[in-house]
Amino acid sequence: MEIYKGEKKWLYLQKNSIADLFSFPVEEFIEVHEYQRNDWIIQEGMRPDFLFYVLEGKAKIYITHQNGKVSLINFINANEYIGEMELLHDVYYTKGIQASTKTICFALPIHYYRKQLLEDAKFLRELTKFLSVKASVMAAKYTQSLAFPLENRLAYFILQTADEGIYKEGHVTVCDYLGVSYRHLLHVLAQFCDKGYLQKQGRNYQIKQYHSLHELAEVFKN
Amino acid sequence: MEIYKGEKKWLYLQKNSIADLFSFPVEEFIEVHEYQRNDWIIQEGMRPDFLFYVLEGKAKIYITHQNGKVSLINFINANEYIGEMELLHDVYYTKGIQASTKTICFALPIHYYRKQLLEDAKFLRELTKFLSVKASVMAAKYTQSLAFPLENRLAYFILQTADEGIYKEGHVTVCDYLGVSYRHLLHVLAQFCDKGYLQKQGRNYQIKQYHSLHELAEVFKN
DNA sequence: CTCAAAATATGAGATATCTCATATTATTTG
DNA sequence: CAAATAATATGAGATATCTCATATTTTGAG
Repeated sequence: MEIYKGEKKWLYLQKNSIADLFSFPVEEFIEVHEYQRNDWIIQEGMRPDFLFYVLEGKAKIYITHQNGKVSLINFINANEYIGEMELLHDVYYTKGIQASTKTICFALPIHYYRKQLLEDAKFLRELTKFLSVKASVMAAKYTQSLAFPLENRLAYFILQTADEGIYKEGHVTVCDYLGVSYRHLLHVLAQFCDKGYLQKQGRNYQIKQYHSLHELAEVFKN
Repeated sequence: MEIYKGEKKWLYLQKNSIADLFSFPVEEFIEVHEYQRNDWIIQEGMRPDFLFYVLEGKAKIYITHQNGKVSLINFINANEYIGEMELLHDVYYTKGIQASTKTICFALPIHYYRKQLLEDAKFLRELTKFLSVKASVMAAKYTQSLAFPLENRLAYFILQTADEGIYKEGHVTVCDYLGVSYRHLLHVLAQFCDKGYLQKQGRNYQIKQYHSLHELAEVFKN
């Protein structure tokens, strides 16, 4: 992890107008952090000292269950918050956050700014919108995971993440994300190939029948 | 649905200090609504005109999927908001909300108060806390539903809802809530009886071995 | 009070998903 | 660069869960 200083820091403070996020000055103690792929931004179970706001990059929220299973709860992208739960609640089980690409974020020391943040309507309004989307997305994922088999959820995921017709996500991550075993994921991928929806290319898969995948994914329309 | 007027309305406005919820006067247009068990407070797909704040009672959030399956997303209890998604977002697929006991709530016409609400730090702070808990609960339910079989989730649910050692929830509601088929729910309940954890009493079940249920539910500790 | 609708109940067979075992191939790190 | 670690891959058998069929009982509306 690198903390930007001087020139480099001011560059980010200017480029991303913090005036849209907070209505009080935060320049004094705000930091700009850079994390590399696979760095842990927050370790599971360890309360963070900062409220983060992601400027660039992509990260993953993980939780480990008592049976050892690991769930990838969701991805975090630019313009999203990290550590807001700890800002709002004194008692909270902290999830692990891992950068999945190089990730740059604002880091506000909670210690200094907590009180002001909780009285700032501009900040609260943004956070409220962020949280409402988060709650709504989680609710959708929850009910969909119970209502539809992997076939449908995987088709949707493939369409979402494929790049120029090529699906190339790592299986392990996808298992954690879709909440199924490695074995089963490979099984359904193999079915998709058998049916001609996909064609394997090394360790990637090329989409051959968009319409079939769309048909499977369609059940999530809302 | 009944809208309280005069005396009855003022009673509720006094008893539940709205001054804790909003920092501007809402007396003029706020209403107090009473819904009976099974009344729909909001119909699925129909944008509501009000932001609700539940004072008494209990309600259920439902969504219907394209395959006809119905999910009971969660319960709503006193001191929670309903319709906040529609307040925050112009475009949103509205879930159905059904009272499961007599339910009394404040109803603020969004049309009149939207702008003020979104600038009121007190209101936003409360809503933020509510939404953060909601997001967090949904995330937990999501990952738990994928990581553990019904056995564990049902044990937890029974312990949560049993009243003086007697579990008496309707099966249909529980299926929608836990996201399993009616058949499977009955199957696992029968297993619990076979193992001596529960004993059937008419259509209720008496808890016979708390420790066994606790053991199953323990995996959700956090 | 009556009838229709909803909820409860149970069986049998199908399918989705998991566990475990084992090999091979990448990737990371000292 | 080598060894350790993580990711990919596949088979076989177990289990969790679903679908459908059907019967009985309870509940709600008129």
